[in-house]
Order: sequence, then structure tokens, then C-alpha cells
Amino acid sequence: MTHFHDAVTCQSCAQRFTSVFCKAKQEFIAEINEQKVCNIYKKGQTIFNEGSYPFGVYCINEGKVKLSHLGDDGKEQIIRLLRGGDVLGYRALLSGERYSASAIVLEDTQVCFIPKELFISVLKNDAGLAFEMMKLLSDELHKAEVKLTHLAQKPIRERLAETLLFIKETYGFEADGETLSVRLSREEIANLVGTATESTIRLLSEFKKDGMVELDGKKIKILKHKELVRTANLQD
Amino acid sequence: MTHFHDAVTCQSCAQRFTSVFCKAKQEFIAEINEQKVCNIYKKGQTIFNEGSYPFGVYCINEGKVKLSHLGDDGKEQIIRLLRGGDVLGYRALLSGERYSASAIVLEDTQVCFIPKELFISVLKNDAGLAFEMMKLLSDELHKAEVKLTHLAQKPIRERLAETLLFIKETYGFEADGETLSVRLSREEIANLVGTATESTIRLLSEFKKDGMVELDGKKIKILKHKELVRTANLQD
DNA sequence: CCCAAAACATGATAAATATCATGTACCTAC
DNA sequence: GTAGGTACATGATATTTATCATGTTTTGGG
Repeated sequence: MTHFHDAVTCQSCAQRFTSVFCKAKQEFIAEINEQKVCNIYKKGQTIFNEGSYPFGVYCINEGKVKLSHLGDDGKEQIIRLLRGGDVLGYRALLSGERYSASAIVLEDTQVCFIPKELFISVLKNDAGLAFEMMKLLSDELHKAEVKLTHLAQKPIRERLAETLLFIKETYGFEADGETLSVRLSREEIANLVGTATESTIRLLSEFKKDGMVELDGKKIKILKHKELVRTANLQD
Repeated sequence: MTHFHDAVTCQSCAQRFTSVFCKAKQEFIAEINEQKVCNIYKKGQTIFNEGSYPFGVYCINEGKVKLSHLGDDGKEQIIRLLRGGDVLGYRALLSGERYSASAIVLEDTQVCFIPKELFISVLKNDAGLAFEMMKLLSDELHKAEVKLTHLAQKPIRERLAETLLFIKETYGFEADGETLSVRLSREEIANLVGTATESTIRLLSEFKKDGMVELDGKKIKILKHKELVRTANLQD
């Protein structure tokens, strides 16, 4: 967990136009820049843990993070995938609760911590930021509700196809234009789909047999995007 | 759809201390009171439909409403249950999208419509309301994420028990202290649980055989609350 | 480089759940 | 009140999905 505070400023951050802070006033951005504490997390490290109290929010400068929830029987459910420009930890903070999910780094990630008091006070004094925050929450709520419906109604074959497309939307491809730009274990994919690991492995093999994907360890290439969309059977 | 505009004011509304507007400034409440349009919807009527554009938000004065989402194959998924004091339609409005769910009245309900422009402008000028709104969105997001995890990981027996407890939390009991204060069809309960109607009917019969509930048409009595909690197997 | 542990893969089987089929009860409109 | 439609109930069956078992491959640490 290396610091990189001095290296970056919020005013020059690559994410400044796309993150939820894009509409915030410069004076507040300057204040956030002053108080932020930046760190680098290595793959597998935990940014925060389910059950602990939030002391602020985390803004991802660069990297990939999973937000996951432990089910009653200890099985992981991956709730969200995050990338540069995304903000983490606001849900628990706004609800005034402990974290209901853990944030675990998928690959080396630079994160800036913003203290709770500052975040809340900026939120209360900057209507632009507040409005963007509401939009963000609304969008997340929408995604969660759609996922809920699909989980209840769609077979796992469709859900796995949809999940692969979702990963592509979130992290995109590598330079070759077809390899998903993230390494997830089969178990993690299963925990994203909401199914048993073996089922995911089996279906991925089928997708490979059908020529839709190519598998090379944790590298996944999307060969037939259209057919994958058809398999996902999306309407909405 | 009868008007009842003149009968109620926001300043005297029974929900004024508990709704999301509880922290809003009086001047804005007065403005909302001026512009609101109140209606009574009868059981089965639709307040708004999935796919149409939001023109404002709806504040429930009294009554019961379901928010449901049509899956790709046309199967209903009930996303939320709403009661007096709840606000409807903010999700689509804040995201700037069409409604992703329909609001259908479960029993005669009084609703006040607040025009989009007014709602947005109050939201931008009243930090208290904005903050309450963020809390509301965060809470809904949390509920959705927990439901997601349970849907992915818990068997339907546990989910049905949890759903019955959820209905109880939302609408409470009738005067006898044990009959759920809402009439839902078996199909609606199934669409809340996320399962086939027959499975829900079968399990309700089992719950009855086990003495946990009593069934009399759409009247459902919770006889053994503790055992129902145990059956739901809740940890979080 | 090698070893042990973890991850991956696949077959066999079991369990959970959905679907189909049929009969009954119950509204509700006439 | 009764006919016809809908909701409820329940059994039989089919399908989906999970679990268990076993072998193989990959990976990371010494």
C-alpha cells in the first residue's frame, strides 16, 4: 500500500471529467485535493471490509475493484465491478450503516480516500455534486433491479452470456480488440452470475465449443459478439 | 381517478414527518402544495407504465402500491411494495430515463403528483431534501443488493418465508395482530419471491401444514412468527 | 525447478424447481 | 342464482441446476 499523494492532484486527475465529481465546484475540488489520502493497493488486497464502519469514500484513479457481499452461508456474491473514475463506499456512508460489502482489488489499483466529514459537507454545499450523486445512485439502483429480474427469470446460460457482455462493457478489450481486459477466476465469474462454479465452467466450455469465446486460462476472448448477445437474449 | 386536491395540504399531510420531504424547507413545501395534483386510484389501476416518460414524482398519501418490472418473457417481477409516505417515480426521473417499472395500485390509494420541473428545482435548492433523497436511494440500493444475494443463494422456501416477513414489515397486521394487512394473489407473492406460482402455492400449503401460517383465500395469518424467521434463515 | 495447493475440467448423480395436467373453489357479471 | 372465467390446489413429470467425485492443469513459493 504505497502512497502516491504528491504525484496526482484532483485538478489534473485523468478522471476529473467523467467521475461523479465532474460537476463539483473548483473550490470544493481544491479542498478535497488537500485532504485526500492516496494509496496503491496490490491485487487481492482489501480496501474495506463488510461489517466495518465507513470513514469516508474512495475514488479510484486507476485500476479494477470488485464489490462483494457474503451470503449467509459464506458464499460470495459480486455486486459491482469498478474501474477508474468510480467511487466506492458511498452507499454505507449515506445510509449511515456499516459496509454491507467488501471492496477487493482485482489488479493493482490507485485509490484516493476522501474523509467522511469533508465528503458530506461538500455534498451538502454543492448542489451539482449532490445531483450527480443522486444520478449515480439512481443508475445503480436501476442496474440492481434489472439484475434482480434477470436472476429471478433467466436461465444461467443467458445470465452467463450477459455477464460476459457486462464485463466487456465495464473493462473493455485489450489491444487485440477481443480479449477481455480483466483476469477473473471461474469462481468469480460464477459469483457474478449467481451460480455454482462448476456450472459456469461447464457453460464456458460450451461457449468455447460453439466458437463464441476462446479460453486460455483466465484470458477470455469474445469471438462472436453478436451470437453472445443473442445467447444473452436481452430485451431491455 | 377522483381529485382530492382541496381536501389535503402538504403542511397538514399525515406523512409530513416521515416522508422524504420531512427535512425540506417550508417555503418549498408550500410551493409543492400549490402545484401538486392529487388523485385517488382504485385497486388495479395504473399510476404509471413501464416505458413511458416521467413527468414528475408521486407521493402516496394513503394506500398500497406495487412497483413491477416486466421480464423479457413478459413475466412480472415485483421490485418494491409502497405505502403511505413513500414516493414513486424518482428513479427514472433522476436517471433521465423512461420508467423501468409500472406502478399498480393494490388497494384504493391517494396520490399527489409533483411536476418534474418543480421537484428537480426544489432538489437543487434544498440540501436537506437532497440529502434525504440520497439516503432513500442508498437504502433502496442496499435492499436491492441484499435481495440479489438472497435470490442467487437461497432456496425458495427461505425466500418465501423472508417475503412474508417483508410484507409484514411493509404493511403490518390488521386489528387482530396476525392477519397481513394486504391482499395479494399467489401469483403476486410468487413474483415477489421470484419463483413459479405453483411453487409458491405448494410451499404456502406446507407452511400451513406446519402451523406457521393460516390461509383463508388471500388472507394470510402469521401464526408462528419466530418459526417463520427461523425458516427464512436470515443472518444479515 | 519442483512441489503443493489451488484452480480448472468433466462425468455421474442428486436435488431443487418448473412445467404440465387436472380438478376444485371462488368470484363476478348478467 | 347461475354460468363462465379466474384463482387456487395438488399430483405427475420434466428440466434445470447443484453437488459430489475424480483427474488434470496451472500457479506461486521456496
